[in-house]
Amino acid sequence: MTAAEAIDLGRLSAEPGFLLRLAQLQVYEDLLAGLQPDGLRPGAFSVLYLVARNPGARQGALAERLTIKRAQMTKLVQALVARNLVTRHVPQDDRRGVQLRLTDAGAALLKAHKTRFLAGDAQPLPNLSAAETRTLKTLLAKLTRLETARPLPMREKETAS
Amino acid sequence: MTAAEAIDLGRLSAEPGFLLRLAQLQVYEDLLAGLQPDGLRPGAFSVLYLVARNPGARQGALAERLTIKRAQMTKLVQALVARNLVTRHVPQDDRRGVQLRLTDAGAALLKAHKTRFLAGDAQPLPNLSAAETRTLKTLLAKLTRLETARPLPMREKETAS
DNA sequence: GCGATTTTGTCTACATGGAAACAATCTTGG
DNA sequence: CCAAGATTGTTTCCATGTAGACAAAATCGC
Repeated sequence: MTAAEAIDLGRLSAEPGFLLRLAQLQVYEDLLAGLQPDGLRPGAFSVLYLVARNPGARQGALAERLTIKRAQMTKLVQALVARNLVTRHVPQDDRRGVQLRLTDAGAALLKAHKTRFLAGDAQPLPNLSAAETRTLKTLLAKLTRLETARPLPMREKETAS
Repeated sequence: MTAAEAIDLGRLSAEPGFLLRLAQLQVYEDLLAGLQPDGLRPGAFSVLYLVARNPGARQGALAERLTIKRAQMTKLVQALVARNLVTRHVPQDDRRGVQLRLTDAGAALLKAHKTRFLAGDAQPLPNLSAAETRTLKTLLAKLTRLETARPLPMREKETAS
């Protein structure tokens, strides 16, 4: 192990892209450590979760919100339909789109895996204090222009960008 | 676009994994925006950079330090050798390992692309102030237990972990 | 020394994700 | 109406990354 630690990273250790990659790998490592053979992966979980909160939403809109490509969403949805976790419905007023809804099995599986994928809001990250974790999340949200789930964040028309 | 923004993210917007994924995509988006057809991708660049700073290091050690799998490192090195950017050398005292060195072409290409991949240390991230960027990077380094390139960080034997 | 284990790099599948072309549907301009 | 363009989802192909078996070489235990 010492051979690797002797490698000089140089300015790479201060690169945001490199730091973010390391951080993401570490966070996901803990998450993916104990995956059941029924295997609900993060992507599939997030789709189930959003479908539950937004029943009837079109899959393209979900894809855009999750920042995944529509092609990838197609694959995810096909897998979820094959496992009878969601149903597809083509609305009459626009037969291009596809609306998604949870099946009972999908709702049950979502509930069963919620605690695994949604760490408590106050759960501190490894090596960080609770305050540092909060600061980090706030900065990441600001960087990505994501509306943080604040305790009443003014429902005004944010003329973003 | 408004269709996607109407999607309620729920607690997903406070998930470290989701935030880190969004942040990484955003940072890499800027980076990958204008890639030459000669195409030096981030992975290949980081290998070149580390080989330059650590001439003669074994490729497995580089892989471990970059947190990529040895199999992946094999592919990267093969591509770099095929482009005549690095040379492989099997040391006499341990003929399992492979030492890497830059060719002149590799050194030239590295120099040409350095500014693209290594943003200035003080370069603030989008939507963040310089101070916020510094805080974010410090927290990410602490989270990943990465030794930050500080202005003289005590060369003691850190009994890490 | 010599067999068993470990280390190092490679190879072969396989999974994941992106790019671009495509078909179906809707919208727009005349 | 209807042809041209835009939107939505799908498909195909390719790049990237992982998992596990494997071969060569070193090390360890006796």
